Amino acid sequence: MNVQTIRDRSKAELRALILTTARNLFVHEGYESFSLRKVAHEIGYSPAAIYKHFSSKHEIFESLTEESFAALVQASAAVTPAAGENPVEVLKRGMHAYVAFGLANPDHYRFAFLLAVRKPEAPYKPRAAYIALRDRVQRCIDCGQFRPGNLDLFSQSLWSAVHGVTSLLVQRPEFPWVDKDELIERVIDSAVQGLLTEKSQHTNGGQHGNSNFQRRSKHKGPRRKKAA
Amino acid sequence: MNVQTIRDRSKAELRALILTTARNLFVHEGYESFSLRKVAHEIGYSPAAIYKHFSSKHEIFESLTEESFAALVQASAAVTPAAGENPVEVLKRGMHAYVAFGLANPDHYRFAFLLAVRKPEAPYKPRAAYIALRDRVQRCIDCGQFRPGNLDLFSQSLWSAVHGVTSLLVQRPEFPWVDKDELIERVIDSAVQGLLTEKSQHTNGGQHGNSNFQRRSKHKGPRRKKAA
Amino acid sequence: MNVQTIRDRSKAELRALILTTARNLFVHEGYESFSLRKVAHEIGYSPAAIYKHFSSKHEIFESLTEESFAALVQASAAVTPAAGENPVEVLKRGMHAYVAFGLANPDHYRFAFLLAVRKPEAPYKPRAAYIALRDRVQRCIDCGQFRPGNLDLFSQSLWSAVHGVTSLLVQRPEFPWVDKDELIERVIDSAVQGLLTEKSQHTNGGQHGNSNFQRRSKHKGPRRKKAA
Amino acid sequence: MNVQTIRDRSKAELRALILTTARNLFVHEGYESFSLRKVAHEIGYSPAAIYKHFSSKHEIFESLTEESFAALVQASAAVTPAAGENPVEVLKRGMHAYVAFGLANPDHYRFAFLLAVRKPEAPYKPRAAYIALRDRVQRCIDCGQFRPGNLDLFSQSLWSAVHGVTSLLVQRPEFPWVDKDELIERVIDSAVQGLLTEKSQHTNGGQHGNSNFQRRSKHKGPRRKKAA
DNA sequence: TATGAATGAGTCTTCATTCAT
DNA sequence: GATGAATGAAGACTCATTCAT
Repeated sequence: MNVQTIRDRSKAELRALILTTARNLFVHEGYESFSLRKVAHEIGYSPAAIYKHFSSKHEIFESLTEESFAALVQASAAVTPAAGENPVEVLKRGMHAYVAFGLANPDHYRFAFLLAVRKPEAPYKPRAAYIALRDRVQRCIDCGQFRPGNLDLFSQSLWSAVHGVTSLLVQRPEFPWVDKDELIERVIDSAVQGLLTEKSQHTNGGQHGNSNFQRRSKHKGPRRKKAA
Repeated sequence: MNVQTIRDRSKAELRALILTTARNLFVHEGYESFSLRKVAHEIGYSPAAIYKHFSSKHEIFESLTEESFAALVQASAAVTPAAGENPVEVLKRGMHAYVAFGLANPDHYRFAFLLAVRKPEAPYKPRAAYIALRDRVQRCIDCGQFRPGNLDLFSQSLWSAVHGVTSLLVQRPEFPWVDKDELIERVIDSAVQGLLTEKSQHTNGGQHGNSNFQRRSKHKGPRRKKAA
Repeated sequence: MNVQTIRDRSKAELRALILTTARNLFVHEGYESFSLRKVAHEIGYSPAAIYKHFSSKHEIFESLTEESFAALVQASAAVTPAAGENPVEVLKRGMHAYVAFGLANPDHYRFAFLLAVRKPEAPYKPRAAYIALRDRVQRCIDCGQFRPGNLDLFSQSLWSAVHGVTSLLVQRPEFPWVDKDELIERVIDSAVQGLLTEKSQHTNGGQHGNSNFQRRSKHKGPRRKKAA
Repeated sequence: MNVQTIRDRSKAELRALILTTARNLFVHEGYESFSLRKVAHEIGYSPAAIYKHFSSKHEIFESLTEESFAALVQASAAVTPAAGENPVEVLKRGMHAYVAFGLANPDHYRFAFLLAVRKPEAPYKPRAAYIALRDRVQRCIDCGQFRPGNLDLFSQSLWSAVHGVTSLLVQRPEFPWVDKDELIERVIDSAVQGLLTEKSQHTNGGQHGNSNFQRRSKHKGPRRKKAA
């Protein structure tokens, strides 16, 4: 925006600036407003200057998608189990982190899952985001709290749940949602509980009230505030 | 495409043809390919001809969105309970119908939920699609199979589940999904089961195997074929 | 405007309606707004209907110009000398009538003199409007009140005067003009007085105050009101 | 026209070329022919090239009008009184300069006074052209050669006269005019003479033959040639 | 008589991209 | 490393006009 102050950057900084500006235009002014000229104008460079950093408009778009996936994956992976922590708890924490990231970075989420135009020949990217989840599901099966069953079936059902609530909240902010944290918790609890052995349901199940996670959320406000 | 054969249609047919062609272009070639000129060329008319039927590009887009919502709502509402049918079963059938519609009409689903450019001032449309679901949830609470609780919280958690699995499957067809029907069933079962009273879990619970719905789906192939 | 009431006219009436509407659009919404489609829409007919009455857009334009010239000529010619009236007075009355017509019918005046795109091959039209003036000048020379001299030189100088004040007032209504009637009178008096013999100046001269015309205008308001 | 020769100009030259070409099209082929595409084609550039110099069609139009007014004002103001010159003579010379400019630059005159689409909100431009005239009239009143009277009434009556003859000659070149210089002189003399005191009429009056201006014009041909 | 459907040409304008400087 | 100039292609949209009905 402030043209003069923006100049004099290192190459990498300019590249990042282009991406940020492009993302903003894309997300806040719609698909049609995403033009190289506008990006260039916004950052105070000539349109031609952009070609020093990206070879085409398409490449910018791809970089944006990639960046968004990377951010999502990183947020998901950032959840690390405490020593001796219940694997089901770890899993749930990861799922919450996933949703929280989507809500906190709706632009990233949109790019990663909603905007991307699928070109069949394009390499499949979302897998990395899915892998972290799958690993945690594996541990839940290994320790006997999840019923034995198809690992991918379980993982994908959980992914469906978190993606569903995230994308609805991101994509339809004007809908009269109930309290977002309650909703997210309900969705995750149901999805996870459905995979537990009968026995585990009494120690981890959502509505039965004795999961650490649920208890925590009842007593601590901060997270709710953040996500709202 | 076959220009000469396509001509000679009634006004209504041409209008429908325009919409269909536009939807195709929009969904399969991306936002940028949705131009009046391309639509016109595709159907063998001059660009100006389109203005006999729609007053602007925007109007076409709106018609498409509206049409898609209408179709989705209708598909959802089409599930009618058999005499004496278990409300939970009815609910699940509705959820399956929702997902099935999305998979069978991915373009409609994309228009209704994924593409839509949100204009804050636009009237909120998806609500109708949500209402049918909510009514059925109400009945499940009324008959005592669902725990008592926030009606909208329950409904929205179920909507999240079906939307999640639908949109992932629609939006990421190239991902190595497990069997789609199993996945859908798993997602729906978990989401519903999480709302049941403890007692009901033994008669309606997904993995415990005695729900009518599950049995049906195990024995009858057609639906699976349709959704695949 | 009121489509239904406008229909059901005779052919001549419709033709006139087209012209009136076209003139209005032309003058009040600018050159660019003069399109057959808008005219058609305005009068509640289809664009094609206009071709039953005019063979082209150009023909409408020509008809408008012709009509305007005819009206101007008629207004000019309508001034008839009273028995024994001073020819100079008649001349002045004619000049006033000319200006008054222009101010009362600015659209006509614009069409007749300002808008018309000159096509060299077009027959010259304004001459008729000039002839009436010229005849009256001839009489002023004949009776000895005008100096002897080039009839056309005199006539054209008078025409210049009335055209000048008319077109400025019509074309620049927002300019801070002095009282319009005073201005018109000043212009006409000067132009006429410049052609009088020295002797006549004392009986007809504007500022010397004894012309019938000036006296009339001092005592009667209506004309001023009309022209203002 | 000669595409290759026209290229290789400086930015300012190209801008001027665009304006000139646009003015020509506008004036000689009518309002409708004034399109960016035609201008571009005429000068051998692509339509898009014009947007380097003007941001819209409207801006070109405004530049043209402004340029024309500026030229007219400048031509008018260029008349400077010789030491001790009779103010009435100065005034008349100014009026002649005004008309001469109009005849020598009919396109400018058309733009300044005939074409201009009046937008009520637009700032009023012609005033500057009027001010020079008004100042000179003031001097004629001050030195007692003009009767005392309304300064603006006098000035506007003179403006009407020069505008009248200029616009008729410019707008109707095909009319069988008498000798243009004689006509112009007749118009100006009459208009000025009408404002003189009785006494001054014998030294400044047009037809009485002893004004410097008139004498000059009788003996010197060049100006006549130029204006014809 | 009037019109609905259609079109081809043309409107302004924006864009991604190139290339000499 | 950046840009100014330029362009070809395409965008949405309007228009005058035709013609079968």
